[in-house]
Order: sequence, then C-alpha cells, then structure tokens
Amino acid sequence: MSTGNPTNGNTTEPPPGEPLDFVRTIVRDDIRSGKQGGRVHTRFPPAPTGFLHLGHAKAICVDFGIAEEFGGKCNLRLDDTDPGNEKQEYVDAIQEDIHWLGYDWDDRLFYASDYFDQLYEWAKLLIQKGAAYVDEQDVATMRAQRGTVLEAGTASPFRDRPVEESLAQLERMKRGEFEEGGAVLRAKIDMASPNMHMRDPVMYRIKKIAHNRTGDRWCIYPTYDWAHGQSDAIEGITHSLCSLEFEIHRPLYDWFLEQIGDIHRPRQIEFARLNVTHTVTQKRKLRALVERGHVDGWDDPRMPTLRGMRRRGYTPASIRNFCTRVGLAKFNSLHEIGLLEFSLREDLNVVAQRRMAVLDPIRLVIENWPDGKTDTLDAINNPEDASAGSREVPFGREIYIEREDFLVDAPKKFFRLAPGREVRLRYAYLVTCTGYETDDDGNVTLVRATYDPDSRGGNAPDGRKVKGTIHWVSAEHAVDATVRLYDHLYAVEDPSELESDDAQDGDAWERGLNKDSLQVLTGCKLEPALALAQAEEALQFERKGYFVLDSKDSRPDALVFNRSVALRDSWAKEAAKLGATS
RNA sequence: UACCCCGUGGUGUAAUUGGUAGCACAGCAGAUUCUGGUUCUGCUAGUUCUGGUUCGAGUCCAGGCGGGGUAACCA
Repeated sequence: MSTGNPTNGNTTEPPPGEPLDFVRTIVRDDIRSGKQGGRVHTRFPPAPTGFLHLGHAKAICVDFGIAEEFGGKCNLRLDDTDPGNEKQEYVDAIQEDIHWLGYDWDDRLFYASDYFDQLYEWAKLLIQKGAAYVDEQDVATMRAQRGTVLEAGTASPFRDRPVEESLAQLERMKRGEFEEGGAVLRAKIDMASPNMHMRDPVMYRIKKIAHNRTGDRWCIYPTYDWAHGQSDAIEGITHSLCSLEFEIHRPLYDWFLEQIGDIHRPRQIEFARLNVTHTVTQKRKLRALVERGHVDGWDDPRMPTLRGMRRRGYTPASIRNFCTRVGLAKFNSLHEIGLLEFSLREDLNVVAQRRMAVLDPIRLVIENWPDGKTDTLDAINNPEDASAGSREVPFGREIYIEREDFLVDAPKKFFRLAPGREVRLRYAYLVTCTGYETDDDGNVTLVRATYDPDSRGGNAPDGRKVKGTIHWVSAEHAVDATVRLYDHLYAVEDPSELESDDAQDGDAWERGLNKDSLQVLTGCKLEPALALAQAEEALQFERKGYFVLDSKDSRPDALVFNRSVALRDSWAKEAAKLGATS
C-alpha cells in the first residue's frame, strides 16, 4: 500500500488528474513552488487517552493518505502531555487500529514526551527573550484576569517580573518545589487580544503524576499549544493537518515558532472533523456510553470505534473508501450513515462468502419427499467471484424457511410462499405450498408443500417462470446459533442537537439512543458450512445481510454471529407502501 | 454580544481560477437476475439573500441572513 518514493529523496510528484480538495491543492501547490524543499511530511497525533473512532479514521486517512499520495511520509506521534489520563493500553490499541486500517509509520513512532528536554530548553529561551514568565497566581485568579470575549483581560502582577526570577522559579517548578496549581509558565503575548488563546496562554503546568514514559522525571508538563507546534518542527513536519477547532490556535502555533526563531516552520491547515448521522464521534460521549452501560464496552459492535466496527464486520477498505467519499472541507457537515453502510456493502459484496441461514425459522415439510432420503446440492459461494467456487448443502424432507417468507393471505406482489403458490428453494427444488398448520393463537407452526422432482438444482423442467426464490436450511443438518442484529446507535439523526438547549442537562444527548439498536435472535438455523466460520471472515447470509462471527463471544458449540449491515431491501419498501395504503 | 471560519440538489463534495453547475450516496421509474442482493438505464432536484464590477459571476467587491468555533493548568 505504500507509495513511498525512496529513489527520489525528498522530491515529490503530485498525483495526476482528478479534482483535489483544498488541503491537497495547498500541498500540491507547495510542492510545485518548492516550499519546504518540495517535501511532504505529515503526522497523526492522537492523545493516548482513549480508543480510536471513526472520526480518527478520517484524520488517519487524511494524514497518512496525503503523505502516501504525494510520495511523502507520515509519522505516528502519541501526544502524551497529559499524564493521568494516558494509558499504555491506549498506546498499544492505537497502533493496532492504525495498522488494521492499512497504514504504517515505519520506524517513525514518536511521542511528544520525546521532546520534553528540548521543550524545557526552549521555554528558558522564551523567558530570556522576555516572551514568557512564571505566574504564581491560582487558576481562578488567572481565569478572572483573562477577561471575556467581550472584554480585554488584565495583566498578572507577575507579568513583568525579572527574567532571572522567572528562570529561577521555572527551575523550582521543575524540581517540584511548588504544589500543583502553585505556578505556571505563561507566554507573554497580549492580554487584550481578541483571540483568547493569545492572552498569555499557559505553557507549563505542574502535575505531580508519574508519566507513562518519563516516569517521575518531570512534574511539569507542557500544554498542547506549547508542545504541538514544536514537536512538528522537530520532526520536520511540512503540513500539520488538524481539525477546525484548532483554527484559533494557529496564531499561537505560529507565534511560538517565531519566538524560537531558527527552526523548521511547519504549516498548520485545519479541516472539518467527521460527523455521521445516528452516532457520535466524540471521545467524551463514547466514554459515557461505555461507563453508563449503554453499550457493552469500547468494542461493542454498535460503537463507532475502530474496534467496535471491526467486531461488527466493517472492513478497512470500506472505512477508507467512506473517508475518501466524505471529502475534505472547512464546512461543518453531517454525513448520512447510509453512505458508510453503502461503502461496507460495496466491499463485502465482492468478498463475502454466501451462506444460507434462517433467522426466524418455521418448519416446511415436503410431503412427497421420501422419508429419510437426503440429497446434496451444489451452491455457489460467491456469484461475484467465480474463483470462490461452490460448496455442498444437504437437503431433506423437513427444512426451515424464514417465517416472513410465508404468508397465509399474500398480496399479489408477494413473490414468496403462500397457499397454492410455487417458489424456488435456492439451489434446490421448486415447491408448491399445499397447506399449513397453526397453533391456538393462529400462529403458523408448519407449512406443507410438494416438490417437483424434475426441478433439482432449481430449474423448471418446462421452463416455466418462478419469480420467487427463498433460502432454507435442512432441519436434520441445521446448526443452531445466536444471531445479533445491530441497528443505529441513535434513533435521532443528529444527537448533538439534543444537548444544545439546556445547559443544566449535559447528558440530554443520551436520550436519543435507539432502544432497539441490538436485537438478539436465538435458535437460528444455519447450514452446516457455517460451523466452520472464522473470525473476521466476511459472510453473506443470502437475502438477509452481511454477517461475521463474533470474535469475542462465539464458541464452537455456541456460535454467535453479528450482522454487519443488512442487504438493501426493496421488498421492505414495497411492503411498507402496501401497508400504508391499506 | 467580540473575534475567527464557513454557506453549491435531500446528504456530502467538484467546477480548467471570471466562460455549458459535474460526481457519489439517497429517492423515484424501468431492465436484468435462481439473493426483492448485484449490475445496467433513465428521471427528480442545487449555487443563502440584496446590490455592485463585467460582454459574462457559484467564482471578484459591499452589505444582510444563516451555521460553526473560541473565554481548561484537555487535546
């Protein structure tokens, strides 16, 4: 997948043709004009404070994708400047998930903490230049002094303390001689700036917490603003791509680099983060869903985390394709989840092995089939891929069919089984319904039919047309399984709309959850070949959807399958119309 | 309310930089089909508004309207 360009050193060629999004246009123009020596070097900088989700997938595709397309490189950098929330588990998971998505950083795995020493030296440099100072006020005071978006802030009494004093106090901060919150290092910029981030932002704060990588060597840690741009500079990043909310940080990003002076100057470019209907892509909200038990964990198949989607049966290609379809812009957009589902079906359609599985079984007895006789029929594994070959499927006198494929009183357009009607059993025989039985409540318990002995394989001997084909599973050979049907996490299209109104009710968005996002079906009847299903093997249960063996809960003697996505169902639309008009 | 960013069919995203508004998804209609799947064909539908510059404006200018972001020692 790598399109690296080692022979060309640091010269790169823009990709040919095709309209480019605004970021790629900038990158291409920079290459053409020779900026950054024609080099492209990006980075993906996640904080190791949670698992990667669909929103990250977009950023990964942008960061790694652009580097790849232009023959450049992309670093993986763990932005570990907030010890306490960071965990090694996340560091490992992030790497695993990026690899799974299909990207790689070679030997360029970095941590912001790799630069703590350099950052400290630069901090002293800024103090010496009179561009930073140690402030010993408490948080609340500083907050009050910052002013508001409407009013200018006021200067800290420490703002103009002597350079030597700040230098000495910073050293004391580093040695742990202050309590947490006792002092911070601040950039000296402009307390009246209309941009709040320029009102003497904090560069270092004290946290007496051991760091995942640096242990207890430090008790002062750089803030995002002080760490990020400098890390980019150190790594020789050319284009530092991030989301829109950092737009207002850009003046600060540039200011720090300007102050340091003679170092590499990356360019920050912001683009819109990914929003998808019927789900959320914010770490905070996903965490709440897990902690409040609305889902079974970060890898619940309903979660838009990469791990959840993987378990659900999403493929790396489908996610990557979705991300390129979604595009890159500065407009805050909300993408239909249908596009994600389309991307999944598109990929699965060509790779999934077809199998037959009856999810809501009802017995069908073929009255003229000899008792005890078993036939073995040939079934195609994948009509989209001849090389997938075929398999054998056993057939007998009693089979299971889908409850919804039989109707006592069927409308004309219902091309399935009903008294007196003929239907094809996929890859098997043509059968005609001769009757049915019900229980006391009127529920159908059994369907009776006769088969046409000359229709083996499913072809009518006289060429008569049989419009309907239904799937089935031999009762004698059926394998039992639990099947989990997943639907959208949220019933509402845009969960973010729920939280806006009432500030008191910060968790209002949870009320938009889809109560039926998980439906567990037990006693499903599968064809024998499904007993051999492997984790992450793409499967299509014919006429029902794409499924995958659950990688966590399935056992050989208690199979569990997850529905990745349903098939498009034009009959459902038709049926809805019929229902609506009658 | 201040500052910054952004407004193109239902959704999202293009338009050779001032010259025929294209593509994908969704929707609708039809064809094909041993999956009501797939595939194929056709259709519906759009430049936020008002002025200005120009032979010509989605594109440039001014103003309005609308949406988003920003007042953590999170990133």
